Amino acid sequence: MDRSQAILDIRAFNRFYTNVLFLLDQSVLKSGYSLAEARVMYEVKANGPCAARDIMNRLNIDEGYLSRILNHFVAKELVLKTQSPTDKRQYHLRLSARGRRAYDMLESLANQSIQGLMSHLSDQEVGDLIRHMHSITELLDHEPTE
Amino acid sequence: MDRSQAILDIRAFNRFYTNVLFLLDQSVLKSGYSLAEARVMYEVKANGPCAARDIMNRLNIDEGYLSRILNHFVAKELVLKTQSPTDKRQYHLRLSARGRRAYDMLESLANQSIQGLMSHLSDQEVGDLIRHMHSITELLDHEPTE
DNA sequence: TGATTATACTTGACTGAGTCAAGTAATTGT
DNA sequence: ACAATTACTTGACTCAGTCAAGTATAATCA
Repeated sequence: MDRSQAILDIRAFNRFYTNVLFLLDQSVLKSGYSLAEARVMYEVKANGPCAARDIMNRLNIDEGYLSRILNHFVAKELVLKTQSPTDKRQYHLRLSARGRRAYDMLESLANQSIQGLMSHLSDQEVGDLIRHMHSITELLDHEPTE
Repeated sequence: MDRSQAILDIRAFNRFYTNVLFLLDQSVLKSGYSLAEARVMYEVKANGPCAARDIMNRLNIDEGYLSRILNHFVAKELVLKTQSPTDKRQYHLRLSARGRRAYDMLESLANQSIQGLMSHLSDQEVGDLIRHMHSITELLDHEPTE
């Protein structure tokens, strides 16, 4: 079986899609938050009141780095941090009202850039695009190695 | 037209594919070269004897950063640099034999990691995967904005 | 021609993301 | 109670990448 052409094709797609992702990231970066910060904010938003440890387990991020990002958010009053009564080593993290606004802004920037990506596509084409994406995900998303 | 679900789907795919690219990059990074270095080496290899300026135009890379990467390669004897006789501001860059070996090694690492990606797919599935990738590229790869 | 402007590359100084390891305090297990 | 583990913090650091000034050469044009 000759997969060498497949390798070239996949690498070409990877180069192409790296550029797509890069462009989309640029728009989010304009918000003033780094990608790491945006991811952390998303996790705090999504996982309700949670501990730093929970975020660490989801994201692939250094413990110290995360600690600094969170405390930076606390200083900017985007995240509220209260010591857990049941385990005083941990803190409950959640977005403040201001944090939710910041998150919504990030969310909206991300959505806008995706919309831009689709702007020259018909509804039919958008449907096709998403079906192709689903198919790729299904093909490549196998379990951690059995 | 409701594109809000499409936005969510595309973002989900982006998160997924970011991870795929991250994993593939890891294997190349194990070579000891940074991604920037690998890209520069590729350009020197691909564009025969060329000037730093040519690489700058292809890659999106800082002039000073590129200069350092190239001189680092020269110091490691991976790249040969000779002053252009027709324009003494420029230098002709090309890979040395050692540089070609380093490049082949990088190339082989990249190919291996792609093979790993395909390892659990049938030939049929690999064909499908590539068709989906082509389709996505065609849908999204429009001219710079008319 | 000679003066100005532009180009190719270099270099030093810097920023900021991310890493590492040691330290503190609280918890768990024996 | 004591040892080992866990959650978070902090300081010191590395390294990728940026910025701007500097040098040498080439192109432009009055």
